[in-house]
Amino acid sequence: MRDTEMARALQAHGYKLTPQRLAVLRVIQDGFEHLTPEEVRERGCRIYPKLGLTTVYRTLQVLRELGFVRRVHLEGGCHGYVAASCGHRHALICQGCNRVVEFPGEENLEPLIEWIEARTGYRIENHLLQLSGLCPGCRAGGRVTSLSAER
Amino acid sequence: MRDTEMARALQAHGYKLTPQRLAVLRVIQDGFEHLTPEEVRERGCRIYPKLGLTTVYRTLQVLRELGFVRRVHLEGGCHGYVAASCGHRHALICQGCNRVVEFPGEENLEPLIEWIEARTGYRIENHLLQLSGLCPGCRAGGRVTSLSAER
DNA sequence: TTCAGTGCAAAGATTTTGCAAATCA
DNA sequence: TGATTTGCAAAATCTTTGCACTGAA
Repeated sequence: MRDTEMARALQAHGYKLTPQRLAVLRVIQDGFEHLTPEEVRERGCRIYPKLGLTTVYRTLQVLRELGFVRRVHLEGGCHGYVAASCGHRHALICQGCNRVVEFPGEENLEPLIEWIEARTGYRIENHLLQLSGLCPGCRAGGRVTSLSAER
Repeated sequence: MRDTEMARALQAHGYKLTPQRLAVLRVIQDGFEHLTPEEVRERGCRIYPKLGLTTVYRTLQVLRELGFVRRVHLEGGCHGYVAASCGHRHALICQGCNRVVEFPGEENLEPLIEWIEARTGYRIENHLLQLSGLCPGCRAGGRVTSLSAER
């Protein structure tokens, strides 16, 4: 989804289009890797220099509610944010460059969930699945293309 | 695994057996649900009243390294700790009573991981899988047996 | 014009660290 | 005895909130 589409959707949901929001939108759209709120602010400041961290948090919250942004759990206890593609659910994270791709989850997880429901008697309503490893580029070159190291 | 076994294992790894550690061990062993460090401290204080939160964090860290304790991601950003059974990997959490049971993951996840590796070119090295829903007891009675609400 | 949005500063929440005193082995 | 362990206080993170000012519509 292009950022203009996301901007239009923001407006459609009654949110105002501010340069701050457009900056965050642009950063999320351009970045292929997960970013902390602080990293979003740093990049966003290249577009709108006075962008504040509070606004970044609030904008990411809105984008997450609208389904445009996914949040991933990072080891350090903080969260990484990355653009979310529609219809897909789970994140596959490269440990080398932090690149995130998504894969459809329900179809793959359904048998496992049914198997577990049958054996435990639990009714499963939510799941958190996150895979990590090395993307093709990082497997080949061992290079780290991210501007920031894993936190 | 009984807590005396865990205590013996602690000693075998060169850790001293202090009343604080035994209290944490006991709390983790007795609790069927995930507990925050603060909750572990509260319960541990019934056994050893002067137990400090710092010690709880440090003990949980040790127990986690030894594989006796699993950490689960809670919504609020904090972590819950629960006894880990050997050979099992993933947590199934009841949203009603916080009860955690584990299920073996590799066998179930292997096909999914291979499928994704083949289609993405990623080499998958780690995964985080956490399921949540309602346990049989909470499905039936809608009752909450935990002493603490979800955070 | 008006109300949502912003940013600063401060507070909150969680977790870690420094260090002197206590204590297990 | 001697190295670990503990607990307090303080610091370090990460995130949210209060509030007066700003600016999009």
